[in-house]
Amino acid sequence: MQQVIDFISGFTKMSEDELCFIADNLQLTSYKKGEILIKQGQIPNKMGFVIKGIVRGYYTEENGMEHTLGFAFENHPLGAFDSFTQQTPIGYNGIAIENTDIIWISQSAFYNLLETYPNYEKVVRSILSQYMTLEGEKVKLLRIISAKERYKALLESQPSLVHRLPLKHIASYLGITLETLSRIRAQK
Amino acid sequence: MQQVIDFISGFTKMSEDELCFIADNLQLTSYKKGEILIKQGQIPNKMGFVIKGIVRGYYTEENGMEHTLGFAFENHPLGAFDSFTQQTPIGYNGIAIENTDIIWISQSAFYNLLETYPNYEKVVRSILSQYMTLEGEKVKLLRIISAKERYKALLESQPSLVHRLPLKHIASYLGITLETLSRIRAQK
DNA sequence: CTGATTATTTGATATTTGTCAAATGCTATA
DNA sequence: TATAGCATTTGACAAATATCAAATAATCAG
Repeated sequence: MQQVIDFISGFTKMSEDELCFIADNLQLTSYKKGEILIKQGQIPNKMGFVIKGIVRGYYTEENGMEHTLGFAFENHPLGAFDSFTQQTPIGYNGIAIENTDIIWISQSAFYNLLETYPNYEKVVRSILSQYMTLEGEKVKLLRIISAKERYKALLESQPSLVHRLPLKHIASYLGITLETLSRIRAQK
Repeated sequence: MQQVIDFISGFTKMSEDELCFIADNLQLTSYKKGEILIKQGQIPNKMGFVIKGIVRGYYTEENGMEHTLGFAFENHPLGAFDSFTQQTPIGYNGIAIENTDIIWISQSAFYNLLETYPNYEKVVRSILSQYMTLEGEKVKLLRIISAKERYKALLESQPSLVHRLPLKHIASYLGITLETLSRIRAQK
């Protein structure tokens, strides 16, 4: 729980009241490696925060081809904010690729929080804003044409990701085959 | 101006007061085809809404390779919300690819609006939420491996985009050369 | 510790897409 | 309407990457 408090404290000073609210309204769930957190098409009723482990987001094309859209690591928020707020089906699956602990906030608690402590509007805006920056960087990374440069850019910008994940997930994230990725790594 | 009002009205019922605020605090700027609206590295001090025309977002790799990140069409919001709120340099250029009219809201007016009419917090959240959905679809589109399928998906999801833009911009957006795109179109 | 499973590497070849070059078509304007 | 400047198409070839197959290497459960 401390990790959530630290995370939020990065955006706003938290009062006693707010700490109590957090303690009362968030709940921890543990997932085993390989467990599915949410399936494409479901409507999310909570937003999360990764305490421990890694969650991988991916979807499957009609032809069966699987694409990794991203990862959520420790101390990062988790969830499809758009589907959550619009109550629309989520466009990808979430799976724990290690044993993973998540702290969740339910929809009602989320809106409750915003009503009770209006300055959390700013917190939410800040989190979304940071999320958009990361998404923008991701898109720019994926635009790099050559697989080798793309890998090098990822290695530079997110070494932890490269070091912690099996090749197949990195390759899927980069949009290349794992054989190609293996050859790229062998090169230099 | 009516277009902005219609747009906002899609999210919240607008009072007389709010209409006045809008009228007083937004300003229209016209750009000629080819004119730069913002350059990579600048810090944006306003958010916009496209009244007429199209704006293209693009950036240039060190090696000179240019990548189109997206387009803003009529009746769509425009601007890097993350850079705007965090006051960080924007990661791409914005250029008018037709004669274009934009309605801008300044930073001060934006925060003023949120303070004066707190229910605009929800409007902003909704706009961001929709934006995230579109970004998500964009990323999924770009993950499609084969250029042909990628083009077909774009044609299906955004025919207007395909029909209104020159090949070079569509190709750049899809991450392929215009020759390849030309051949794909010739195929079927 | 050992076998089973999974991850990674390597090889041969096929496909896709890019690159360079040139021809053709289209459009706005003087 | 003629022309300059773009936009698009087409061709020949090169380069990057995928695919299929198999060999090693690493890891994990019992």
